[in-house]
Amino acid sequence: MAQSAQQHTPSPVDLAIDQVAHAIGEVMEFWSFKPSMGRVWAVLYLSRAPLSAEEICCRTGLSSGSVSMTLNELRLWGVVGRVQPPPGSPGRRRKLYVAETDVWAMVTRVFRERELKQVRRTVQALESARALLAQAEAEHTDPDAQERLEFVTARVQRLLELGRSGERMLARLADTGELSLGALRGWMGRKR
Amino acid sequence: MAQSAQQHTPSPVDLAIDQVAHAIGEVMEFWSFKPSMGRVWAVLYLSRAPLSAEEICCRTGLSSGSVSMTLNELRLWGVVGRVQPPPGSPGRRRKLYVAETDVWAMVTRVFRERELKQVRRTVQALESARALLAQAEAEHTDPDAQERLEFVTARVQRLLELGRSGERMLARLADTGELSLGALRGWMGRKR
DNA sequence: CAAATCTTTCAATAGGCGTTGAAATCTTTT
DNA sequence: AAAAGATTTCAACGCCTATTGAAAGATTTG
Repeated sequence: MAQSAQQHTPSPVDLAIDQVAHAIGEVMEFWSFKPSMGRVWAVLYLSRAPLSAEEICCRTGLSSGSVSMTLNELRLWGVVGRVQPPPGSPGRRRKLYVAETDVWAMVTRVFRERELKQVRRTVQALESARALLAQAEAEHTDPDAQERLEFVTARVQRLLELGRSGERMLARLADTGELSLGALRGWMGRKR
Repeated sequence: MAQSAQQHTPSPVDLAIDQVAHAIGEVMEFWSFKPSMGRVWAVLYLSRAPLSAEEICCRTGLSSGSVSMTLNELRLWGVVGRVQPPPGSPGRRRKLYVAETDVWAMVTRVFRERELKQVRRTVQALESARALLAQAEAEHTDPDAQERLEFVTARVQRLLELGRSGERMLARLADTGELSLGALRGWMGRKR
């Protein structure tokens, strides 16, 4: 629970910060990141000066260990940076952190490195399944099984097309910032 | 483990179905749905004829209870439908299910009913925080605290704009199918 | 209306995952 | 180089949620 850096009673400002941190934490959770990542980033983003790990602890209420790991993760995503302690005040010797503010970069990076990977994995799985089916095509069985095989093949093919569409759309989104779901519009409208 | 409806040895087709079902299950999980939803939908989607709950059990390896709940959820999302048993073969008395295939409808619905709600919740939280700050503006304190308050207020304001942007973009995406992340491009480029 | 079949409900379980906290490691200061 | 300070690591914990399985509830058939 964010306390005033100085002392006891949480000032309205600290309360507000806490609220925002929680909200951002939930957003991050919704996007399948850890809530703590959102909290830490928010606290940094709402701080005028860079913060040390310890200060982040206090303000977020997270453990020191958690803050350390979370900061590293955030840095990995390019969402938080380290800064030199100002040479003017050399007193303390802690590492200081600041929030990156380029949302565009953050979003595209997530799309590229996470969503896109996920789609590719899926497409691969579908391709592997299709390969299995193609192989089965050779073995002749009763005509009913044959029909079933054809049906399943056709539908897997459809899923594959969908997956590839998604892949293209995501890639485009990540580097042009434009997205058109048009490809989905008529998709699967027809009989099979 | 999907077994041939007839008997023992899993045919290649069944194997392929199983693979696809798993892949789709993972996709759904990635989108914060239950994996079982993806599995069940996939099995239905890859079946020529409507399936009964029991058949879905066998093919997905899920328990009957799970299948029942999952089917209801899928129906709630409009992704699976019930069909009448064909009057020609009145033999069995089970309910039969089919997969809906309109991906466009599914996707926009999720955007509208889930993502959009999430953004709105966040925006509200941010507004509430801003209200807190505005209220604090009245109480005059030392000039440093005053400056801090201004800084925090400005940044919360930014987050709010971002949230509202997202809200608009999502809404537009959900009903036109077009999305332009342009609003983010220059966002937060400047000093505060 | 009773019997058989199918479906739903729900308390209990299992498994995954984020967080903790203290020990270990690394860094700076004197 | 020793001491103090700061950071990282990691096994253990607790929470949350998806899934189970059996019992209760529907529905259809004889």
